[in-house]
Amino acid sequence: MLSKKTKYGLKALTYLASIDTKEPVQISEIAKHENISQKFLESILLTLRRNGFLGSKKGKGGGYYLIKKPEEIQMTAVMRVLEGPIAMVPCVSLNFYEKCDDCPDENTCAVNRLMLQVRDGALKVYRNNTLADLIS
Amino acid sequence: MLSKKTKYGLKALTYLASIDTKEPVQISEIAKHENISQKFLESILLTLRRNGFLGSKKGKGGGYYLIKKPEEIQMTAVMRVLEGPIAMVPCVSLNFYEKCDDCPDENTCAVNRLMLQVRDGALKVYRNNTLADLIS
DNA sequence: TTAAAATCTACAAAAACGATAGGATAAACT
DNA sequence: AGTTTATCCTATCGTTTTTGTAGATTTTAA
Repeated sequence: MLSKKTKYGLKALTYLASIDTKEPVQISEIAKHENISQKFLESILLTLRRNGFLGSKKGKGGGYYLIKKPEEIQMTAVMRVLEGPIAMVPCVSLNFYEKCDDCPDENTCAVNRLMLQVRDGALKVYRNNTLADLIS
Repeated sequence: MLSKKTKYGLKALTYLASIDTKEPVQISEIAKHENISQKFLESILLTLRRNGFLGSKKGKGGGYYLIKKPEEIQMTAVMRVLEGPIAMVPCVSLNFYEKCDDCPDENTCAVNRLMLQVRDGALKVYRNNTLADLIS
């Protein structure tokens, strides 16, 4: 199940992308427009900023804005930051690999084999979509 | 993230499939061979039986056995029983559809659009794999 | 009748999730 | 300078989900 954090983060990003201006947009505006708890959205936008997707400006007239162009923001990167690993098990993860402690051999593991295919399917989709593709 | 329930369930199914005999296999044997907590595995096998994947026999010499042939057990069915919906959001789920309460319009929702593709990718994999494919 | 096995119910610890509270900090405007 | 506006930061908290555990019950074979 997709976490609300990811869902809200994606919605916030697409909202920012759908606005032409590079002017900062306030959290309250995004929260209201997308029906998101403002305080919760705060922390999400913060992690998006810390991970290089958003810039921010404090004080009056402040807010958040996209740093890159929507066409340059890949879903793989967004999903990894918001949702974590794309793979459903760590033993098939590219960026978060971990060996299963209960599994003696990955090469003969049925779960590994199946989840490898699922991961490839998801990767294909995420690599094929940028933020720009989600708003058109 | 794949739940341990699903992971263990898949391992149990593949273990049963890898054994030629139609004789019942004890929970303890499966648990030991796959490094799974026996009590936890009990409840998993129970749900697999209640959903038509396994048969069981009580008493001495009892245990669990596959009801169908491995080639006839599709991963879509297994995943839906163990893990739940294949879709990451209910609004793109085929078998567990639910409308998002916060989203005014699915047709213009970025999350919907993206997760629809992810669901299709996962479905493609699950439909293309039976239990037999996981053990070969 | 005894032992072995699944079945069932209930509960419990731990982790993750979805927020909320309240102050700190910075910028703009008066 | 001071006030307002907005992000930034840390901590906390209630609920749900996950991951089991405990113990009694039922069924079957020998």
